[in-house]
Amino acid sequence: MEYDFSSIERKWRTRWQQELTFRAQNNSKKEKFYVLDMFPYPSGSGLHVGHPLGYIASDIFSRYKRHLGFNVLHPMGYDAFGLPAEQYAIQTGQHPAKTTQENIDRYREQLDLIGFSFDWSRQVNTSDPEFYRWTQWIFIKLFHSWYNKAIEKAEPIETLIRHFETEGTANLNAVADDYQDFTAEEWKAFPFMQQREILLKFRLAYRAETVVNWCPALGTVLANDEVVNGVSERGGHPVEQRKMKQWSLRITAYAQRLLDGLDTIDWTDSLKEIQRNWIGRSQGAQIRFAVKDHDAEVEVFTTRPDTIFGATFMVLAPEHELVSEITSSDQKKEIASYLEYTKSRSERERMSETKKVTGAFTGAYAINPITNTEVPIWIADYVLAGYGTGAVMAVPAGDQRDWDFARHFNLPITPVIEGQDVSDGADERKDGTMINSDFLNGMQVPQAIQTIIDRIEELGIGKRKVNYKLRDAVFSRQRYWGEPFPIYYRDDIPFTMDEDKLPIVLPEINEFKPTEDGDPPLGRATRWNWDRENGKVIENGKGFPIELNTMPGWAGSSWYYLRYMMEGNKETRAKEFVSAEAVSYWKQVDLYMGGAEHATGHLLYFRFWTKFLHDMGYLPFDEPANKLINQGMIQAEDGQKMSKRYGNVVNPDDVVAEHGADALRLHEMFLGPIEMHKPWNTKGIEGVSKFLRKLWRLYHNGDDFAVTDEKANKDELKALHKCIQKVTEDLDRFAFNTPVSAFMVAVNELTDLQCKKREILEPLTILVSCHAPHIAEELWSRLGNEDSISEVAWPIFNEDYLKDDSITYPVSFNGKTRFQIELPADMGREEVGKEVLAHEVAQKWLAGNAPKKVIVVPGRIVNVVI
RNA sequence: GCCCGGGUGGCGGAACUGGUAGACGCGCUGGAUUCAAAAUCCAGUUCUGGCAACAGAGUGCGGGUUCGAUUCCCGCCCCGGGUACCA
Repeated sequence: MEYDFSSIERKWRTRWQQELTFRAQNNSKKEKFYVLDMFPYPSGSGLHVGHPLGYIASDIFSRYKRHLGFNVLHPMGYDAFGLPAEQYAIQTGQHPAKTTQENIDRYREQLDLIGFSFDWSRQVNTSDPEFYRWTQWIFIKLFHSWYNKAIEKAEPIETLIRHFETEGTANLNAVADDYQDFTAEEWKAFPFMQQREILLKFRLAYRAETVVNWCPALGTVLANDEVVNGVSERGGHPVEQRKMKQWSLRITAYAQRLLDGLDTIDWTDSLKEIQRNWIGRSQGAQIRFAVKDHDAEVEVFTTRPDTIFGATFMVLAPEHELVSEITSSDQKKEIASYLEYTKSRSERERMSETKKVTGAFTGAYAINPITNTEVPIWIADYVLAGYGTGAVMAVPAGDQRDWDFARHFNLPITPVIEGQDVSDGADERKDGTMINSDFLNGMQVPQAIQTIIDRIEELGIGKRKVNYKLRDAVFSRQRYWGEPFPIYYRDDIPFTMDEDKLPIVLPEINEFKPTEDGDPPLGRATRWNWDRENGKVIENGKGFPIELNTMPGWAGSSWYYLRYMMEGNKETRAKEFVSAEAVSYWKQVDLYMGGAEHATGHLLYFRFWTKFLHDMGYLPFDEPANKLINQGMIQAEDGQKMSKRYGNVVNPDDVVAEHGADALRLHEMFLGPIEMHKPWNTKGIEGVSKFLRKLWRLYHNGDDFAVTDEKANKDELKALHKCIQKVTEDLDRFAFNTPVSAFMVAVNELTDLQCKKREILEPLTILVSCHAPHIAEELWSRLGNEDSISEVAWPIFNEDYLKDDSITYPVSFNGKTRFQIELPADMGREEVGKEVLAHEVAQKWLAGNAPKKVIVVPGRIVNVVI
């Protein structure tokens, strides 16, 4: 009988499903191992061959770990809320829930065909009320928390209220919006609503007027990571900066911990680097400059306070609050027209025209607090309102942008470091000896920085300061297909709904567009079922108004990995988002597989929520995933991105139908290293198909299964153990491509040896079973085993089988002649440096020409030099 | 611009911490089997010269360290990714 992959695969697919072969147990004595894939967004186009790449690798690893005796959690689910389903709904009127469910069913069919060992009993769906009630619950926790910088930890808001009640804002070290100081007495005297308003400045989930990315085409705001090059990531629509009242999460509170945590986890350097850059820590000083003839101060942030003697002018962002206050009457007109100009420039224009030097003089002067000299204050849009203090001390000698500005407006340029050449550009050197800098003269830059900061702090005109590029994450979307906020308003002050009223179920509406009044789609809902238990209904508009925004796509994915840990029936699962027992058993994800495109989005929020839940005492760890592998993209054969739009999509179903799932799995792994981008090619799949047929034939003679119980000989054992060693070592270092080569070598050698011995073929089957599980299960059962191969112990490697009696080593003599010297087999790595032995051996062969120096290097070669 | 990766046959790619470069697969060439084809099997396949044995060169380019470098160091070129007035 020939190898009939389609019936074999169908048989085992069904068997695994019926017997729940891959169900993980929470109460297990075994050591745990958690392998997670980034769950897919179920799009209408289904899976193409690129999607399963990571799933195949993680599945291989899960199966490998099961063989090693681990209790493996390997779940899958759907990131089901999101824009495309809603855009589709707007066009067709089809409810997103309906299309989403259809897509999920299609995904499941496709995934099942590839033979993954997922524990489907734990499936999550972020758009399922049973799931998002907990997303809402976590939001409530964020709302009722603040960040205590003194202990670097989030705390319940009650501790902040207690602080206010006892000492007001004195001795408070919190991450918060700007606030006015007050005493305990004042706090107690504030009306209730005012207290609530103040607390909002501290909450980790807060609503505030902020500059946000507004996308008119999508009709919603977007987070920074959802905007790429000034256009929306989804759809590529233009985005503008707008001041709007929006929900945000105070991720900036965690900036330092998100940075530090990177050193504790095993992610790729490039991904860590992306996150580091995104967080963008910079260390320097904040310095206040008095404004001449005004009761005002301009505060600047600089990483180079040592260059303060070269600060020949100041620049404020056009949006800076002092601009109108300090502008002199004769400059009013010029400033007004410049403000007009900057407003007219779109974000895109501003970003693409960074070379263009523009600005205007306010007519005001600042007093340099160190030199007491007067410097003019300008405004320009190269200074950003959102970073630092929105103002800079311009040092044209050491900063190219300042230099360009100085040249353009004819402002003085003073070098402050010896040898600084400013004739045709700034000299941005970070070391050297200070000049033109009074008491700093003669110092080296690092020393000057310390000295000047000390002086600034002494004088009380500023302080050491660390800034981050990271911004708080805008959390509301003017959209329908997302989690509703568990929020209602009293006098425009947000209040959370009771936890036991969750979930706040997404109400039915019949059109998915914004309302005529410009409210988000949820404004169309006339009835909100927000009290499930008692079936109470409050009407929108009556009672208290409810938040009409929904949460962004990344809300559910920020914690979904915890939900997989929950076991049990509906009632158990309805009790808590994840049980303490489950979390203390499964802990972090041990291997997380997914695309690097989530570096500044999901992977940051995912870490942020984990740290928050850790602070709240729900999790015994504060990083979600220990090891992360970014699988590369599979492109079309021309190297283009595989997409429905380009019509170059290869459907895995077709590949499975033609070559089988095992061949698809082997081929995807064999294309190259998992992290690399690589084009799909159909040619190579013949190679792995051929391998599978050879493997099958190894166990058969014609139609008959023909495995014997004969004792294996040396050569056969060697072929097997070479394979065990290679595959085990490779899998241990997360290499999924090279084991395929090892299988091929082994099968070729065993075919040459005509080996049909159980002693060899049983372990070989286990080795192959991670990559090609269907054929392995079939051969395993033909070998007379009743249970699934999936948890059979991994073969043990024995080095003895690889040893030869003697090995022949080449020797290069005098760099010219080559000699073959036969060395004893036990002369391996441990012989390093033992020149005498090698000398003797060499001498024996080089009779008479005794070498001066012989060096034996691990395992292999003897070089002889005369 | 800055920060990370990476450059190996006709192609995808091996080579663990410096130790016989090109494993394995694809493709190609020749052969066996076949009436023929498919499938299968065998041999060859880095380049140059040679019928061959063999010799020389060879891991983007130029230097260096080393008995020995794809691997380590310095300079340059090219490709991919991230980021972009972040003071």
